[in-house]
Amino acid sequence: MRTSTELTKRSRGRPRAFIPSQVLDRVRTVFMEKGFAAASLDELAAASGLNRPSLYAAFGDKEQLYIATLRFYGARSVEGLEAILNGPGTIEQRLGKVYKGAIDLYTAPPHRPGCMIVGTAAVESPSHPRIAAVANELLAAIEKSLERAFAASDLPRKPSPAARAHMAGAILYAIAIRARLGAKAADLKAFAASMVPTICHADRGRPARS
Amino acid sequence: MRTSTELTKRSRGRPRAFIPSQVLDRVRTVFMEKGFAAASLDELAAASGLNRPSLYAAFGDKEQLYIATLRFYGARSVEGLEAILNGPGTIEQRLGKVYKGAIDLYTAPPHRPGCMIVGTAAVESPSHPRIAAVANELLAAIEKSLERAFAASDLPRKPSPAARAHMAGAILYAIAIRARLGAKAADLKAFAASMVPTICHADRGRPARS
DNA sequence: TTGTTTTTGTGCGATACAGTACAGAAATCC
DNA sequence: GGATTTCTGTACTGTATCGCACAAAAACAA
Repeated sequence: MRTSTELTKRSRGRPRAFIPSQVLDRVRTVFMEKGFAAASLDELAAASGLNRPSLYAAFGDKEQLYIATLRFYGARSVEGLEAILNGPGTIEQRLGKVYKGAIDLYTAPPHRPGCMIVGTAAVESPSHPRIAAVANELLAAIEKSLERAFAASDLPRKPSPAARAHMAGAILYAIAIRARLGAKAADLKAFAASMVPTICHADRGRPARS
Repeated sequence: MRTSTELTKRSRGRPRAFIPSQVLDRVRTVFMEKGFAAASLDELAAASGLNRPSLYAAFGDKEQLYIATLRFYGARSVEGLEAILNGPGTIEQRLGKVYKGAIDLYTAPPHRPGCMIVGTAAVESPSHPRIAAVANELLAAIEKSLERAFAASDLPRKPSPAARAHMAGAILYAIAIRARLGAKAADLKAFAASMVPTICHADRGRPARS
């Protein structure tokens, strides 16, 4: 269960026949399609290529496996988010890129999975407080990233960076829900594009430079 | 399975010992706490007060029972929404009431269930297209109600009523998600209150009368 | 009262599922 | 090379779950 980060020196016994991050990535597709409760360990094992006892030995029970997957997914998402937000362009352009990228992921065939946090973790929240805690951490990290980007921009301080981040996050979550329910990518992109100036207002007219 | 709407004349055999709408209401609490997949028929039967064969006879299998419950929930929600939107007050005040009412429901103890559509139906969407279809119908009905209210208001036509409705809906869904993940009612209300003027902008200053 | 219809509730069967034991395999350490 | 450690994969156990069969009960019809 120790998080074997790539550079473990080769630790005593028989080596693993799998790469943990790859397993989490494959398992993620099952969790995102079916959700936590409906995903069976047989499906998870089949998708990951290894069998149940190896899964248990490596990650623990289903909840722990789900949490590891969620953390992995969340870390990659925050990474991608920050890569865009720290990149070039006005704040409007970067926020637009964030939404475009998210929508492409959320509406990816074949399952249009939406966001793992909003689409599958939220439902377990009342029954699985540990899942809820991780989901909250991740949403907080997402909004922190957004907040930092707004704070570093030259937008007026009137709606605070935190308030803008809340709003931008809310729009992101709503998009994730609608994607999972089957909304067309083009519609979501049009909606997102219409929301970017509102979030960054520069109220009525053309956006200000950032 | 015929939707015995209150005024069935007394139809031949042994009468039912339950009121279908009451059963749906009790079953709803279980579905909203656990979600569709994790709710077992034993729990559903126990909560409803009747036993499994009676549930099957009355509503069909678990998916059909869930869909009946979702429709019932959705109809009541849209009803409540329209009652507020058709009531007195400016459009800002009415929208504020909508959010306040929704947040009270979403954060109700003991489970902080959020919205049944966003919080439990969405996750089943890839695996259960019939559930997804109903969920989409209901979200469309909600946004239609909002759109009508915006169209009937004296807000500028510049962001179209449909665009405002999409935005208002998105905020509502985001609130539902955050409620299910444990956000405090007060925080959600503050967020909602901050969003109302944005949705209705009358942009910067005081709201216009409606 | 006798027959008919519908609901109730106990109980059953078959399956699926989560989690584990155990023997064999593949590597390192000495 | 032998001992040790760790992983793999088959097989297993107990439980939970869904969905239904069937007899008893409660109403109406004649």
